[in-house]
Amino acid sequence: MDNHSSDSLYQRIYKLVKQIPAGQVATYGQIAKMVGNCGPRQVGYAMSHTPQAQNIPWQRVVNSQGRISVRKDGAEDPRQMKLLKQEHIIFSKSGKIDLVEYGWFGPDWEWMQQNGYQQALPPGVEN
DNA sequence: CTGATGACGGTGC
DNA sequence: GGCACCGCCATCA
Repeated sequence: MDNHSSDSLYQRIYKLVKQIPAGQVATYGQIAKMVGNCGPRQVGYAMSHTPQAQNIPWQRVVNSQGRISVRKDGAEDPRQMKLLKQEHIIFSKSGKIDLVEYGWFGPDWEWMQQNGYQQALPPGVEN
């Protein structure tokens, strides 16, 4: 344990994203804070490079508005919403996920501490 | 080394 | 609610 210092930033991001349970979502900014305040863009970059072999639930990371972020070509990946709906996540008419209802605020906080992550709540969620 | 890029976020209008 | 900027920072050419 505690080998996070030998993990690359992306490996730390992947390890964390794998902790998000089905039916819940985290934001890029939230993940960024958890791994130690790296830029949210790095999280997005990491998600665009997810190794298939590691089976990372990349679909559970959305932007701060609770929306699926568009790719560089200006379009969403249609697989993302499909996968999230399969996990019983409901989208509003305008295509947004309610972060207060579905946002992940780290029920497994002990695990995060042991692995060197910091706490971070989804936008709009208070203690 | 330097500059460009990007699955972001916050602010301001 | 939407849109335009600007700051961000690891990677990459």
